[in-house]
Amino acid sequence: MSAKAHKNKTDPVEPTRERILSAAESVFAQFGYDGATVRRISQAAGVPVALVNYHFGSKLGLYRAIFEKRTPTVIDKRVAGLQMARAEPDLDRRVDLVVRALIWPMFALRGDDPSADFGRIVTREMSDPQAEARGVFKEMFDPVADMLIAAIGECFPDWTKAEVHWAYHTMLGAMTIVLTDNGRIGRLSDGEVSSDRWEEAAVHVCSILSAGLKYRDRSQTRG
Amino acid sequence: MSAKAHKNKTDPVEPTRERILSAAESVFAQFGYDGATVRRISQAAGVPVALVNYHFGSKLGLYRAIFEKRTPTVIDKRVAGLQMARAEPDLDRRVDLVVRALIWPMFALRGDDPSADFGRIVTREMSDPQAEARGVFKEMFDPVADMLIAAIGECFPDWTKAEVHWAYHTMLGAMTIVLTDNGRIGRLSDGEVSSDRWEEAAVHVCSILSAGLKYRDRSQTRG
DNA sequence: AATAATCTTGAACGGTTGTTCAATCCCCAC
DNA sequence: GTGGGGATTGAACAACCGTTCAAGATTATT
Repeated sequence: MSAKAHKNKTDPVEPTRERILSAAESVFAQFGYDGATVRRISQAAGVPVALVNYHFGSKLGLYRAIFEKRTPTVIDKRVAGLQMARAEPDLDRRVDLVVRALIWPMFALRGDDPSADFGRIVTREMSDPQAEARGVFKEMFDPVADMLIAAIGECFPDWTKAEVHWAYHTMLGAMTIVLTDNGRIGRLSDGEVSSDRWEEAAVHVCSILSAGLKYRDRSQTRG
Repeated sequence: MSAKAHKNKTDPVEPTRERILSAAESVFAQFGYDGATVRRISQAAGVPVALVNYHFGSKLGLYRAIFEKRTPTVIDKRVAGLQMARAEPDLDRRVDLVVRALIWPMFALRGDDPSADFGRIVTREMSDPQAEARGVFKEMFDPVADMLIAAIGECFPDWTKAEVHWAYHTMLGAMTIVLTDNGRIGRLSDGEVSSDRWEEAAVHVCSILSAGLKYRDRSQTRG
């Protein structure tokens, strides 16, 4: 009787599975894995509770499905960014490209609004010890993290392993706080700046990180 | 019959309230606000469930009590660090001191082990939209954040407001990821570096951030 | 020693959690 | 049209949630 009544196989009007998936993305981002309830997700999607378990098996299955949907985009962009960086012979400029390869693919999630939630889910997962038990984050993001760390090492051949790794995590942390922000940045600046304008944020953060790597004082870390 | 039987008012062997408080700190850090259950906390403290609500009124009351116990130490150290920075006439050196004033008081929590958990609770609170509803973080940390942002502005009088604020949040993010880490940093570096050795981490992160602020390329952010 | 105040206890409260199940619906191939 | 298989539904499950309560144990005050 409704619009969805005459759906077909190739392009259903609003496939239920997809509706649940994007509702879950929003609810998980807002309430976290434990705070989010299957009932609230199903309600947001406008479907009965049982459908969630029918389509995704379990709450964890639904959670994993979100990552399986979103991560490839981010990973691919990062790999592409790193290839571009490797092609740059000038080491100074290459640093800028490596920083960009880390930051931009994640910030770009804020571009299309529904997937802005995924950024928050990822940062929540990073700060959750229980994430290890879920296993999702590790298996999806560790490989590309290794690539990024290697790329930093190639930019600074004389750095110690500790210097390279701490540089990566410093960058990662700076990126994280923009993704994770929920209004505090705007509040503290009286609305002057906002994490919603992600391109502006990226320019600021990248400029600081690039200079930080290039001009850091290594006298205490050279080892 | 146990040791706690002959407790007195001045120094009880292990005051129940305090036992609950530190058990809660550990459980909240491990499972987050929603994931932590009052029953698990009481079990970790070795007391019946009802005692939690008797001493703290509610789960939220217990949560707030943790912040009321720990924050003053951090805030006081930061304020002291900022006073020291203001006394430094050389602007380059003053930057280093401001960065230290932000980073060290939080990292120092890792010094005495039980309160290492508090660092994770704080970073969890930062990435949780529901934190606003609890109100704890905002009311306790925003004032000193304003002071830190002002101190950065004084180091770089010609910077725009956006440059100052993004600088602060970049620093904050870098700090956050060390506090929030639960083994990933060690895993990615094959155990070479660890967030447990917080002084080493602080030196690396501070050196990058200091250089980042001093030597950033402002051509795209000058506005 | 007797009374009052505080702390501790185990059991219970109503409500919510993730998940399951049998019954129903809809669409497509025959 | 007539089966049949996937999609959907509402109700039910046991387990657990935060909180409350009346009763008992302990400590403090008179």
